Amino acid sequence: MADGRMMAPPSGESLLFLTDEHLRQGIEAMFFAYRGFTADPDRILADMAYGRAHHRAIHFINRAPGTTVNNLLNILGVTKQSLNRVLRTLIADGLVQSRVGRNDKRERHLYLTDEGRALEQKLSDAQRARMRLAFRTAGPEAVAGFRTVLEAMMDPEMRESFERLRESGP
Amino acid sequence: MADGRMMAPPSGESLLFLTDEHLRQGIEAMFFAYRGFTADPDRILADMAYGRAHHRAIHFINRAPGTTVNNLLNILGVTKQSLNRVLRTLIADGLVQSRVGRNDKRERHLYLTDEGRALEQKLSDAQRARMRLAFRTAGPEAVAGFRTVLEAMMDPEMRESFERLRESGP
DNA sequence: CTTGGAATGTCAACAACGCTGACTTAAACT
DNA sequence: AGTTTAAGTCAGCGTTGTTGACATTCCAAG
Repeated sequence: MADGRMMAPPSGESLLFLTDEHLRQGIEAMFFAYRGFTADPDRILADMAYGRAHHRAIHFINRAPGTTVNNLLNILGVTKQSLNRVLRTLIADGLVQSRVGRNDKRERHLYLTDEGRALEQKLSDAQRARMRLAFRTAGPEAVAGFRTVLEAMMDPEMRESFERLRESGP
Repeated sequence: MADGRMMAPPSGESLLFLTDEHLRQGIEAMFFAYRGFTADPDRILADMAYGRAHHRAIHFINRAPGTTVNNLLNILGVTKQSLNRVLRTLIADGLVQSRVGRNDKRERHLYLTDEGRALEQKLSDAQRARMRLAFRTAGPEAVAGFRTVLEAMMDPEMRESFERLRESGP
């Protein structure tokens, strides 16, 4: 089988973590772990009329209150039509509030309502619980490595978004 | 904001990697990294009539040739109707071969054809290239931590599937 | 040998959530 | 005044997930 073929000999220090076999295991680990990552919020959302896209919108509006639609578009990496469909239902259901910009009245600034914040809490509590258990099980050094590899895996623009959110954070 | 609140005081050794803020960063890192993880195969598949579901089926059939439909169902975690739609097109297009089981003739054993293997190569080459760069950038210790955290994040059944694939591997 | 259940496949209908393309409105910039 | 930008909308389409109902095939237990 193609995956079993040998790599070039490791030069100097061990590069065994770069064999096709290790890479394949990394790929499959990503696949299975992401399923777990989304499982808990998905279960909560299944009962409501919402899906993963609503979760993502709510998460990032909570993360950066007052963000514009355009900004959210860039973070989420979807088309405005796709995002708009989600935002429309969230605004209609009273979870998100859209305010016209003060300086630039073309812009809409997005905020969670109390109800929206409540759902965000519920969803992220569930997701954090799993992440917390995984982090606790794995230990600090593993967590640092986890973060390092994930950052290296991002597209450059996504890495910028990620770091912009980090900086504006705590 | 709720995410900024304090945790219980770290007891003894540092548990700072378990603050809500760290957990949130882990969650966002997962989100952005998974986008990168799927970006390259998605680009290749967009030109064809296939999507991510086809990629997953092809990947795991290549990984475990002769696997039954039921086994694949458990690994992928979708309904048989959903998988069947994907398999039907792959079989019709000559990428996958379905053989009736010898012992149990109800079962269908799945294999990639030469053409199927060619596509699998193309897709996993692209995905491995990104993983390889990320692994090389991050270094061996980070990769070990990455794997540890991802495994801890999986649902138990998924972890079993993951490890079963590991064992049958090299 | 018949029957119950398991594995598989298929049809229909539906929902979530991506996409493109075309178009409007309003505001801002030049 | 004319162009560009931000946002919203409508229509339509594709992939991928879901349920529910039903047929077929075949193993295995009574």
